[in-house]
Amino acid sequence: MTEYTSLEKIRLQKLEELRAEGIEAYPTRARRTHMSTEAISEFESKEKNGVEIKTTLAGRLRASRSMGKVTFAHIEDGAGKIQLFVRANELGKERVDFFNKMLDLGDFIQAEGVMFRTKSGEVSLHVHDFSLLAKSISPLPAAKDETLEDGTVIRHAALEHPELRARQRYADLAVNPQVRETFRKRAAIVRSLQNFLDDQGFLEVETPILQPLYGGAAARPFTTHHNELEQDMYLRISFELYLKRLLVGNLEKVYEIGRDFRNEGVSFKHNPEFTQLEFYWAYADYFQVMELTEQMVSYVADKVLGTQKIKFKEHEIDLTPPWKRLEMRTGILETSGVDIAEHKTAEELFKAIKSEHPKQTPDPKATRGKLIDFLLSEFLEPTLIQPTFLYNYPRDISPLAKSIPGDPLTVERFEGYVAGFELCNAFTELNDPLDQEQRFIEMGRDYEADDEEKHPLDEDYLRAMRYGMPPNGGFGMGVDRLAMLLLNKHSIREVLLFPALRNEE
RNA sequence: GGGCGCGUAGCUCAAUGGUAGAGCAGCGGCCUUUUAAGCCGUUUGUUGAGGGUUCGAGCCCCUCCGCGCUCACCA
Repeated sequence: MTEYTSLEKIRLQKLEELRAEGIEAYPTRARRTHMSTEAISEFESKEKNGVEIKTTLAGRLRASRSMGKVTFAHIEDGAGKIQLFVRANELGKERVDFFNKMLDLGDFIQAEGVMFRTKSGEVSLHVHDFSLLAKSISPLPAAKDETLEDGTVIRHAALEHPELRARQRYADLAVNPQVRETFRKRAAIVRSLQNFLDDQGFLEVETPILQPLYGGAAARPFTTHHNELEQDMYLRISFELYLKRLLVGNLEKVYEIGRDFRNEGVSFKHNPEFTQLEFYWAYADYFQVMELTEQMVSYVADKVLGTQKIKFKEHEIDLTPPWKRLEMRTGILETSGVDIAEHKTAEELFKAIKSEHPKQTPDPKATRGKLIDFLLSEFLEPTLIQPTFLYNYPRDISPLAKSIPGDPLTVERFEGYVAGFELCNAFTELNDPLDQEQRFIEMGRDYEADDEEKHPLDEDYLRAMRYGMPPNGGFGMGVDRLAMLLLNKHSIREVLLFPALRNEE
C-alpha cells in the first residue's frame, strides 16, 4: 500500500471534491494553440498595432500568487514559462477561488484568453477560461526562482540531492530546466556525430548486443541465458569484432552508436552501461583516423555549442584542429624521467620506475604494458589538458592493433586526451588472421585459467578474417564522456537520464 | 570491494548529550497589476533502519541500508 504524506492526503481530498462536483481531474483531451514563447513573441511583434491575440496555453502550474480577487500564476510548457492573470472580473469570484484552492503547484492546466502586458511589464495571458488537465498528487520538490534586476535567476530550495535527482529523474527534470537542457544537448551531440559520419560516407549499422561470445575490450561481461537455445549469452563489451566482420563483407566505412555493458566498478566516469561510438574505415591508418577525430569533435562542439573553445572545470580548452601529437615514449620520458624504450622487459622497467620514483608502488607482477599504463596514468595523463593525441602504444596491451613496421614491441595506436581524461582510443587495425590468432593465444596466457578477464577465443572472427580484411583504421569513443566534456559536467550521472543505482531498501 | 564523509519536515538547511527548529511549500484569513508578492494566524517529524551506552541520544558506540568523495578494476 502506498503511504501518503499529509500534503498528498490534502490533494487526494481535493480530488474527491472535484469528483463530487463532476469535474474530471484527468480529462482525455487537451487543447493548445501556442507554446508560451510563441504567444509572447507574437504579442510583442503586434503589440504596437493593438491587435488582439487569442491563445490557449497548456502547461504545468509552477507558481501562484493570490491577491484575493486577482491571481498571478506561472505555467511552464516545453518552451518556457508564462504568466497567467486570473481575475474575478472575467471569471467571477467563484472561479478565482477554485483556481486558488483546488489547483496545486505541479498540476497540468490549460488556459485560454488574450495576451497583454502587466503594469510591471511582463507579457502575460489574461485568462478568460481555464481547466484542469491532470492533477498532481505528490508535490514536486519545491523550488522558487528569484529574478534579479540584471536578469539573473536564482533558484531557492531547488532539488539538489544527487541521489534523489538521479533516482527520481522525472522530478529532477520537472523542476530543473537546466537538466532538460543538458539532455537536449546530449541528443544534439549524438545527432551531430551521426551527421558528421554520414557526410563522410560512413554507414550506420546495428550489431548484436546479445552475443554468444564477448570480445574487443578487456572487461568483465554481464552474463545471461537464452532458454530456448539453451545457451549462455553475454551483453556486448564492445562492437569491434562485429564491425570488423563487416569490413570483410566489403562495407568499407561503418559506424555504430550504441550501448556497451561492462561488469565493472561504478565511478564518476563509469556506468555499467554506457554509450559508445565506434567506426572502422577501410584503407585508412591511425594517422588518418587522428585527423578525422579532431575534425569530428570540433564539428560537434561547433554544432552544439557554437564554439570550439570550451570550459571544463577550471580549464579553458580549445578543440580547434590540429590537436597536439605526442609520442607516448616522449610524453612518459618528459613527465616521469623513465624511457620505456630503454627497458624492454617488465622486470627492467619495474626497476627503472622504482629507482626513479622510490615512493611509487607499481604492481611487481604487472606486464610491461601494464607498467607503461601505470606511468601514463600516474605522470602523463594529468598534464594532458589541451586536446592531445598520444600515440604508439605497447603491443601487449593492444591485442587488436597492428605493429609498427620494424618495431615489434609497439603498435600503431593512439588515445585522445582532453582535460586530463581519455576521450577516445583508436588504432591501425590488425588484419592478419594468423597474427591475430597468435595474439589471442598470447593474451590468454597472460591470465590465470580462472581469471575473469580471460577472454574466449572468437573462432568465427578468425574465420571471417581469413577471407581477407582490408587494412583499416578503427576508432572508439565514450559518448557519455564527450557529453561530459562538452557540457562541463563532472560526473557521468549528470549526462545519463537513468544512471545505475543500487536498489532502494 | 577498501578508505573518508553524509543521511533531520515535501524542498533547502539549523539544533554543547538536556523540551526537535527556520525559510519556502501546505492549511485558515486579508488583499483587483503581483512576480522568492506582502501581512496575520497555523499544521507538519519513526531525526535512513535496528541495537547499545546514559537519568537523558539527532548528537557517543555497534550493525545494516542508501548516497557522495576517493582508491582499485575499467572507458
